[in-house]
Amino acid sequence: MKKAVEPQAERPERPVRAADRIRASASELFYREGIRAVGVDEVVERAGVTKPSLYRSFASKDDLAAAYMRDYDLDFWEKFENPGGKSYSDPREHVLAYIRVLSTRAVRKGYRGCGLSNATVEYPARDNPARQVAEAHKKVFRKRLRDLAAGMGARQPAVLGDALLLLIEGIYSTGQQSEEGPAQSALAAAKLLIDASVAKP
Amino acid sequence: MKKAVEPQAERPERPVRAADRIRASASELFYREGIRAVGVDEVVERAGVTKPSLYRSFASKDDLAAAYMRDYDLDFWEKFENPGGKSYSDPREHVLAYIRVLSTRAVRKGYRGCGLSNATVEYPARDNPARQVAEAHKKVFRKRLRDLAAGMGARQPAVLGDALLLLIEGIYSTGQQSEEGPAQSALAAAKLLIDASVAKP
DNA sequence: ATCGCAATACGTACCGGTTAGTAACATGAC
DNA sequence: GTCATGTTACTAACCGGTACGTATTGCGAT
Repeated sequence: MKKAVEPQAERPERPVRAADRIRASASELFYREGIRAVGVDEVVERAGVTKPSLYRSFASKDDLAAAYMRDYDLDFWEKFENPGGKSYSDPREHVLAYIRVLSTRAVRKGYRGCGLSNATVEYPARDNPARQVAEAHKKVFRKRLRDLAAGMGARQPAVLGDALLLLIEGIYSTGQQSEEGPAQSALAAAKLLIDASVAKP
Repeated sequence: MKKAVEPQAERPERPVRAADRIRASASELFYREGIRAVGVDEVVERAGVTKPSLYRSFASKDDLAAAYMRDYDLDFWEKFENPGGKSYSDPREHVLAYIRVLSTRAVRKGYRGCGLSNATVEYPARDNPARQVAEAHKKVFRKRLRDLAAGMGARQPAVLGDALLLLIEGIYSTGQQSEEGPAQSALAAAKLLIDASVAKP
């Protein structure tokens, strides 16, 4: 049968590489339960593949964790640059929109914060592959916030950028400590912070 | 030789209970490397005792972790209520002093953030004994900050308290992600936040 | 004082399960 | 045939936890 009988729409009838299924399953499990808490057996079981398939695509569990970090990083930037699916030209509105969306998520039940920040907690050793990806990400994120702060016309863009970063990391952290946490005040705090940093008649 | 040859001072030749040595060694190791990363063998080895001694005083590793959380909680409140060894009557100066001391520590090399926050990252399950101690602590901490914010005369004490909490948790988090991180701007951010939140006639 | 004895406090040696990782081979699609 | 994958089986290390034996101490009875 060369002419496949696809009912509708050209569906490539998913080969869906084992490596991709593993990445997906690892991302879900590592994020929800933590990297150390999840064994490779659990990852492959949920992916519906077998262990050798994992080790054909990834040198080690650490290597898989690093891949998870890279996937998370990609995902993050999409969420950050287009908060709520919209794009923003005004830096103030941009940051506030991200914080609005984020803090809404953060007060919901099973919220688990930022996967990258969590990984640095799980792996204090600087030479850990996953941590290295996370550290690199945070460096870029910090710069991005400083640039946005500069775009807002802040007197001290570095201070405002850092302040916003601290606030955001605070949301990540407290969001997973309890529901109904301080994240609900984050948006108001951010506005206060920004307004106090820009104006000055 | 009945009259022991004590060189000087009546030393009770302290027994130093095994349980105490275990608590101390667990606190150090759990904080520095994370709870999951440290095995009970490592804990007892560093304490100079043996495993059964651990399990005579603690029902399980989880139980030991909970004890570590309680010890950490005690330590925390001493540091928070007397930042830099001094006591404060003015709530604004009090909070700012804590943030000053904290952010100084947070930009140093091996900083590992808040042991309680870290534990909630390592143990997402609500029924984990260590996490429960951490959650209870954070609830109290949040209330304390709201009370201090009220003492500062904030228009919305809940918002200012939460904002300060987010900032502080942000320091914990970013402090362990990199040296020279955003924590260095925390003090300035806190001042901005407080000043923007108190009376404005 | 000293004997007897039990409570206290600790160590030796071990167990069973889990973990990351691998080797060797089979199978099905193109 | 070759490529990606599954199957099975294995390992070596590690991990939390325990059964059991032992030294030291405190103390009442003699």
